[in-house]
Order: sequence, then C-alpha cells, then structure tokens
Amino acid sequence: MADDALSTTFAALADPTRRAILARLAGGEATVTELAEPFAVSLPAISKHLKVLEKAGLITRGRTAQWRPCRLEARPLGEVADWVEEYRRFWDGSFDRLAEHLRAVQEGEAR
Amino acid sequence: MADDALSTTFAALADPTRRAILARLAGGEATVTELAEPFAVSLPAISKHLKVLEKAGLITRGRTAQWRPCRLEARPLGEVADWVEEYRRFWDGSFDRLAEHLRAVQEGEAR
DNA sequence: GCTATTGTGAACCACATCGTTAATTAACCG
DNA sequence: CGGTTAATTAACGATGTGGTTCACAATAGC
Repeated sequence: MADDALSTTFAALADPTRRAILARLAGGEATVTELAEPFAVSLPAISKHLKVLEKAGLITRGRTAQWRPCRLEARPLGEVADWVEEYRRFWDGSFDRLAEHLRAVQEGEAR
Repeated sequence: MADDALSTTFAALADPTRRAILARLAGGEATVTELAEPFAVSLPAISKHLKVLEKAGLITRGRTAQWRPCRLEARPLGEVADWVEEYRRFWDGSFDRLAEHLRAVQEGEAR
C-alpha cells in the first residue's frame, strides 16, 4: 500500500469491521474487548484492526490499568471530506445536467 | 478485500496513481495512453488500475475504434461524502470544544 | 493484406493483508 | 505469591495487490 497519509486513511476505511469500530467509537471511548464484542473474529484480529486505525491517525489509545481505551480521532476524516468535496460538482446533479446540455449543443453543431 | 460497495470504493481510492487518474478525468475524457503518460509504470499496470476504478464504479469506458476513452463516474464519491459527513461534528472544532467543556464540568462535579 | 497503434490477457514475482492459534506481557486482586 | 483479566506479539497460511514482461486481439491506414 502507498504510504502517503490519504492513501493510508482510505485503506484503513476500506474494511467494514474497521468502519463499524469507528461508528462504535463515535458513541464514546471503548476498550478492546468492548469493541471486539459484536464481531465473530478473534481478539488478535481486532487488535490488528486497531493498529491499522491508529497508524492512520483515526484513533488514539490511552492506558488505564490493564485496559487500553480507544478514542475516535476524526481529523483524517476531515481530509477525506476535503478531498472528496473537490468532486462534488460531478455527482450532485447540476453538473450532470450541464454536461448533457453541452453534449446536446455539440451534437447540434455537428449536424 | 471486503466486497461491499463502500469498501470497494475506499480501496480503489487508497492509491495515489488511481486518485491522480480521477483528477485527470475530472478535466474530461481520456484514453488509456493519455492517462498513462504522467506515470513511470507500464501500460498494463495502468490497465489494471482502470479495472479497479471501473469495478468500483468510479469510471466507465467507451469504445471508439482502437481507443477506450474513460469517463469519470462520481456517484460512488457521493456515497463516500455521505458516509464521512456523519462524522463531521468530530473534526470541525465545535465538538472538540463541547467535549472539553463536558470533561471540565465532570471534573468540577467530581471535586 | 501488411504494418503500426492501442489496449488487454496471461504468467509470474515480491510483498501486504486478514485471519488463525499459542505464547507472552501487564496489571489487578485475594 | 498465585490466579485472573486485558491485550499484544509471534508464527503461520490463504489470498489479494501492484508491478513486470511477453504475447495477443482489434482497428486504422497505406
């Protein structure tokens, strides 16, 4: 995988388990076992997912006794939002209609 | 890789070459050789990237003589935008300040 | 029909990813 | 100290990714 920040973030988000973990953390901090509870995978698997999320800067982990509470860190999501926003005009309708209008005009000229 | 639509889209975006291809296509249709020109990789490598983008629904390909012009299809990006928007309150500042306020209040009560 | 251009397919390699089980670290508690 | 709980590390396997080179299909144009 490419090692630039945006690629790392997108790669971290390309997994439903990891996105579900983020959704859970949006409701507040949670420990690893709490996060693992809804999934039919082993604890080490969850631990690996958390490491991916941490490397992407999407979570941080504290340390309270033997628990390692995870917190959501959404700044990288802000960068994703900024990136995708550049393309908004291509999907929000107005551009499609404009493009079709332009194509129609062009065909008219060709005739 | 997971096979749900959102995961496929995120995975397709987790590569700077593919994002650059999308950026190029935002300026209009282009052929495979045109798209390959800025990159120091072989044509088959670009062909594979295009296949990934096509499977994610991010591009469509026409067929004019021996050229296969590519077009940007941004609808999946709209889904990405919708997904990330759910988390906006976690990075746009106001929430951080609110959270800190709540923590401060809680500490006050604990004293 | 021959040749050049455009693009894909097949086969292969190096390496990353996602999962497992078993062992290990770290901390609490009686 | 000994036992329990929480979580990570290590080692392994299956599969996917991204790149290569070489061969091939499809079309244009002489």
